[in-house]
Amino acid sequence: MKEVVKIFKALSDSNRLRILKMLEVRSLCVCEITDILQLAPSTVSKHLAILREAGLIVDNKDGKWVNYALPHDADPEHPREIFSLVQTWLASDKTIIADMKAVATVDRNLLCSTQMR
Amino acid sequence: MKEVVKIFKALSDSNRLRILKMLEVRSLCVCEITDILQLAPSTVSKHLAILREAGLIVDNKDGKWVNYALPHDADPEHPREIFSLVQTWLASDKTIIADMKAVATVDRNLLCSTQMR
DNA sequence: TATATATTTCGCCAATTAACGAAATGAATG
DNA sequence: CATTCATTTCGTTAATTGGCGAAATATATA
Repeated sequence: MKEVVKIFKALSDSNRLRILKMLEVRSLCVCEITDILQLAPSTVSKHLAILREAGLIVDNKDGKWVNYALPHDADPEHPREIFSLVQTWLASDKTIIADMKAVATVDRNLLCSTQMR
Repeated sequence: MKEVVKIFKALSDSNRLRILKMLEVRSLCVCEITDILQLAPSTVSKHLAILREAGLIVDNKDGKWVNYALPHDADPEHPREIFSLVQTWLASDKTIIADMKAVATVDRNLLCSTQMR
């Protein structure tokens, strides 16, 4: 039961739902998510940890970035079933639609660095 | 999104999950749930209010009792889809199995009254 | 009508949580 | 190897939550 509670707790925050929906579009690094949600990086990192510990997302290191993504089809048991619900339930939400559009245009190379390259 | 968050929040407490599973067996009054969960009546009442406000249960007055039940198939949009998940996810949980067994034997007429009849 | 009973509301307390900024960590680059 | 930059961890604060008991409400029964 504890694991199920953990999953529902992870899902019961609007910022974390927004993150899950953004990851439907593509995997994202912390700074890209931070830019879209307009939260402190430490706050976003904590949200991502909660989602990861619930098994709802996975992380891969890519140089100095950490990419977060939805787990592959084979990986988790429970999360897969919840995703189809979340997908349809939030499909018409205005914030979600705007987020998913933002994901398409956000660029970590322009965002995260304050310096030119 | 607020409604979805409310549903997940309602589901993210083990006592509320236990209540939902007990209601799979049959509808129950507050004092029966109170007896099985071993919580104060006011606490149980609050949990039931949270589940009701999320659309996950319905209540019917029956004399001095209030019967709580899972909504009929036609009623809610989101909850119906979540129920099938919750049903399978918690089917093998020890506490849940014990609860559902307790529901079968609990009797409001013996429970709620301190007086003989 | 008065009393008993089932439930809800209210006020309180302890524990949890979401947010932040500051400091620590880890990986690339000059 | 020092610096830069992305991310995480830590400590703090304000808000929320789960629990209780006491009081209020509503319904049946004496």
